[in-house]
Formats: sequence, structure tokens, C-alpha cells
Amino acid sequence: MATIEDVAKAAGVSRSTVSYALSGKRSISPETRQRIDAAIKILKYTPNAGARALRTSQTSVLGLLVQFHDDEFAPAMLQYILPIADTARSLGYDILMMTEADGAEALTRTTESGMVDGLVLLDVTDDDPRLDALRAARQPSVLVGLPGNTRGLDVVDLDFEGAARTLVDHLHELGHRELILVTPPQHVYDRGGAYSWRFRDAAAQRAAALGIGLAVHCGESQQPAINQSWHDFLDGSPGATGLIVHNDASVAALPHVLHQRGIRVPDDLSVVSLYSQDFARWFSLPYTFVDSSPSMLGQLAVEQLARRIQASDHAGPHGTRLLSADLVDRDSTREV
Amino acid sequence: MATIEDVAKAAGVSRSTVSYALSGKRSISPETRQRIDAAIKILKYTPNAGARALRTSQTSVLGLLVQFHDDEFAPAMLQYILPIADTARSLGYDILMMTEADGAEALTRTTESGMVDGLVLLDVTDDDPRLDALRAARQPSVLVGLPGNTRGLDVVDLDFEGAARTLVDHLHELGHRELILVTPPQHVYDRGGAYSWRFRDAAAQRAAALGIGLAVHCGESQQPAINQSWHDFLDGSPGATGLIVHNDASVAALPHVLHQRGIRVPDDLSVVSLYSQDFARWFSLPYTFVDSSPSMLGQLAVEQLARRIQASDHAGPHGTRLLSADLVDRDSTREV
DNA sequence: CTGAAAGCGCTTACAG
DNA sequence: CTGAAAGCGCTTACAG
Repeated sequence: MATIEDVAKAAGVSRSTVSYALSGKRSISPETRQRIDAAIKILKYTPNAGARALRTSQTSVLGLLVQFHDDEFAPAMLQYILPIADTARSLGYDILMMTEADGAEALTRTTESGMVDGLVLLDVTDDDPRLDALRAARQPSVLVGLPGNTRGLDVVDLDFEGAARTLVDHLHELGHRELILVTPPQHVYDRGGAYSWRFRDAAAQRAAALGIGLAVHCGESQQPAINQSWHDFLDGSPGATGLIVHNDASVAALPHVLHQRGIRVPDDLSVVSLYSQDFARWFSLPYTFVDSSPSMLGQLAVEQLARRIQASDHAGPHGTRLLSADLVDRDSTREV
Repeated sequence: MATIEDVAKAAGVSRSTVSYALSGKRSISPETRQRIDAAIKILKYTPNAGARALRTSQTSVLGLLVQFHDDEFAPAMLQYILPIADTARSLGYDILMMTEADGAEALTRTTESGMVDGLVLLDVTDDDPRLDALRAARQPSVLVGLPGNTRGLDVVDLDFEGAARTLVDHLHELGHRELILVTPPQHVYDRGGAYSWRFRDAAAQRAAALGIGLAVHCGESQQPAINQSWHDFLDGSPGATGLIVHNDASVAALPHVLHQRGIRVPDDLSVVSLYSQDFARWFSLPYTFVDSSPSMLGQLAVEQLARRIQASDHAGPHGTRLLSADLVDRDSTREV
């Protein structure tokens, strides 16, 4: 591979001149610049990333920490990963993706060795075991998902409380007075996925304030338990006129279950949910929903991280940013 | 961050001794080793990745080139990415994931700058625009997916021809003589996704050889076109007793369509397909299938790539390896 | 069994 | 507007 020395020789200048021509940090005469550009093109010169990183302590690489759980509904994950990768690239960064179970180890390994300029953490839990290592790292980071203790951290997440209230209010305004809420499965609570109880508690509180009956159930994550649980929930609340679903695997199975039972939406039952546009498309889901906005969250996270990295004054964290979610009306609800 | 110099001082030895203690490339006295290990632990020393890469021209990073298409059924992608990341890590590599549209540029950028030791390419097409850049790169690589011209390349892919024959034979042995085949959507053919015609042509040839009638249709990739196309296909072949589906989005919608039409499987119709275990689980698909084995393919690809990277003799490519796929019988077929 | 030193390919303060 | 030189943190051939 060509080095900066090769380019300098070919262009008849010094290495420093080539370097400055590349960085634009000092003015170069037009003729010199032309010779350098020509040499770079001919030699197909690309600066060596390792040498640059060694010299500048900057890698132009962001670490992305993803956690996978066997019991998880994985299709949803990619919706976060792609916009993160795309936004990173548009800001000049590449993505080093780590999927191993021991996220804290991966975090330490890549930060201590200087492989990354910053980190994005996905699937953050209430008491996330990666946070101690994160606070000890010298690189900045952004979490997607709200942990219990946000001290010293940058966090981006959906406003799940607001989303829950939006959906309860929507059904309340249409006259519904008895609702069913299906939440994420039990293991999400157990694991500390705070979005599960943040949504649930806000929905319950709002329903209580509005005098609405709300039957709350943990949904399942695997067939055939999912379909069975649906039958149980529906049988258990024969008077319910509205259904709020906050559970990807369960809502994906819902059209089939409702069809089986001969329940028409919205004629017999009003249904609202919380998921993303892409998810709705993949699973052909026709329900009114609050957009979980994974691409917006991913984009915000990376933009915030890039800002932190480039902040010359080593400014402290920006804090927690909760994205308020919009209702997308798909006419799966009706007045009662 | 602590450097090797810090460790050397703390342990009262030279930098080279620390380096050799770390690499194990020469013997170190037990006392010295102990002092070094202690210093490393106290200082939390991790070698700087940039410096090591500069010196050794090895990064312990593999590039992963993923291509996304707006019209694609993205959930399937993650099944390849995860096992690749896991296998890489178990072999000591991290993954630099590139998702940008211009894969050739990403490839050149990361190889020329020495950011990666090797590359895995996903979604390889018949006339893949990344292959010229790939052949010019100094790092080895492995493709997942068979291109038209494999000269000088390492390829891992499913034996789609064998999979097609397995499925046709399975139905033939049960007495079926009139079948429907639903293939990937037209845009997959247009894009050069060779698996589409490899499967189709092998199925057609086998059916012809066995004297079976085979109605071949391109499936759709988006609702509501998917459901409509299913009705067209089924209406168009009222005498068909067996259905072969090679289309993720279409097969995901099939249970609902069959239920709508009151078609019972296998009583009224035998159904077989080609997809992965995870896919079947996510979409609750109950059909007999040939396992598309994404995790096996990802693992084989990375193992082969690691072998190429570590081959001291710069051995040439291993060639093309087609994984023969197994039939998983889920009792969605019956004798006719 | 251990050390001193060269050098990987950059960037940038210093000098002109 | 341009150049010579130091130094980032490693690894390894050379020397003992």
C-alpha cells in the first residue's frame, strides 16, 4: 500500500505538505495541491487508519453494543441498528458492532484499547451491568433506553409514559370505558426492561384518573403460548371494547387470533398498539399505533454522540432526551 | 491510559519483556512474569489497538458488508449477522459492519486504510458490483451467496438446487402430481439474486423429470399485494395438491390466507418451504421446510475467512462450498 | 532469560 | 507557502 511518503516523493514535496493538503489545515499553493492530488490518485493513497489513530487518538469508529436474548423477538433489533449505522456513516464514522453476551467486557476491551471514539448502547436495562464500565471509560457514550440511574450519562429513549397516555386518551375520547392492556412478557420485566413498566404504569394511572377499567396482562413471546394467552385475555374481559398492545410478538399474532374468533376491527373491538412503521409493514399490521420511532432514536443517539466526541471543551453529558411519539391513525378504532 | 512503558517501569523490566510476556513468544522467568502480571492488573493495561495495528499490519477486525434494499424483508438479515459476529468473536475478531448503499466504496475505504484483516460479504448478487474492488484488495474475503463468476473467490452458500430437489422429491414420494411454486419477488431476480433462479430452475427441472406439473409464480414482497397474489395463485391452480414456497414475506402471510380460504394443511393442501428455524419461530410457521441454515453459513464463512487470514503461506482461495440442507418434517404434507 | 533500538505511518509544533 | 523532525505505542530482529 502507498504511504504518505510515497505520495510526497511522487509529488516532490514533504510529508507534512501532503498531510496538510489532506487535512486542509494550512493553505497550499494551487500547483502543489494539483501535484499532490495527482499523486494520490495514481498511487490510490488512503491514509493508514492505525497510524492515524496512534497519532491522533481518534479512530472514526463508534462501538455499538447490542444484547441478544434467546427469548427475544429479534426482528425488531435491526430497526435500531440500521439507522445507527447510516447516521454514523453520514457523520464520517464506521460502526464496530459487538453482540457478545458479556457487554461489559466488550465495552472495556474496545475502549481501553482505543478502538472506538465513542459508544452506543442498545437494550439498556434498569440496572444495566454495563454502566459501571461505561462510566469508567474515557470515551463518551449514548444509551438507547433509560436506566434507573442516569448520573453522568447521555440517554435517548421514547417517551413511553406519553405514548401510553396518548393511547388511553385516544380510546377514552371515543367513549371506551373498559380496556385490555397487553404488556411485554414477564422476562422483559425480570431483565429490567424499564419500558415495560413505564408504559404499563402510565397507562394504568391514566386509566384510573379517567375512570376507565383496565385489565393488565403480560403477553407471551413464543407460540403456541401467544395464541393461547390471547384467548385467555379476551375470554377474561368479555365486556372490553378496546385493546392496547405493547408487545411485538403478541401483536404480530393478533390478526390471526381475531380472525379465528370472528372478531372484526374496529366493529367489534378497537385495537391500538405501539410499534414501528417497518414492523407494521413486515407483519401486515393494520392497527392505529404510536410510532416507536427506532430510526429517529438511532439517529438522535448517534448525532448526540458525535457532538460529544467533537466537543473540544469536553462538555458534560447532555442528559436524558425522551422522544415524544406520534399517533398514526389507521382506523382500527371506533366510537362506542 | 497506561502504555507498555508504564507497565515496564512498574515491573522494573524493559518494554520488550512486557511485550514478550504478553505474546508468549519467548520464555519469561516466573518472578518476572509475576511482576508484569501484577503491574498489568494494577494499571489496567490494554495494548493500544492502533499502535499494534501499525506495527503488525493486523487489526483483529473483520469487515462485514451488508446491503439493504428498501423493498427487502429485513427481518431475515439479522439471522446472518449474529452468527457471523459470534463466530468472529470466538476466534478473536471484532466486526466492523458497513451498511451503506455503495458497498464497493466501503470495501475500498476499509481495506486500503488497513482497518480490517478480511471481509465477509452478504447479499452477494450474480454480477455483484463489489467484486472488482474485492479482487483488488490485499485482504482475503468470503462471500455468502454465489456470484456468477467465482474466479479467485471464497464462497459459502446454501445448495439451493439440492434444496429444491429435496422438496420436489418429498412431495413426489407422497404422490403429488400437480404443484405450485412461489419464488422470490421479481426485484430479487432483477437485482441478480441468484438463489431465486437456482432454486426455481432446479425445481422445474426435477418436476419435469418426474412428470409433475409445476405452476411457477413470482411472489410479492409487500402487503396487500402478497395476500392478493396468494389468492391468484391458488385460484389459478385449483387442481394443485402441493405448494412449495421460497419467499419469506409470502410464506409469513400464508397461514392467514389459508385460514381465510378455509384450506386446512395438510388435509386440503400439502405445504413445504425453505426458511430458517428462527424465521419459523418468529412467524409461527408450521410447515415442513428445508433449513436455510443462516447460522451455519455465517459460521462457515467466518471460519474460512479466519483460516485464510492466518494462513502463513498465503494460500489461494478454498473455492465454493455449498451447504446441503436438511428437511425438517413438520407434518404439513400428506399422501394423496 | 533479558534489554536497547529500530521502525511501522501518520500529524503537528517549530522553524523558516 | 513549505520542510525537517519529534513522537504516538507497539513488536521484533539483534545482541548479550
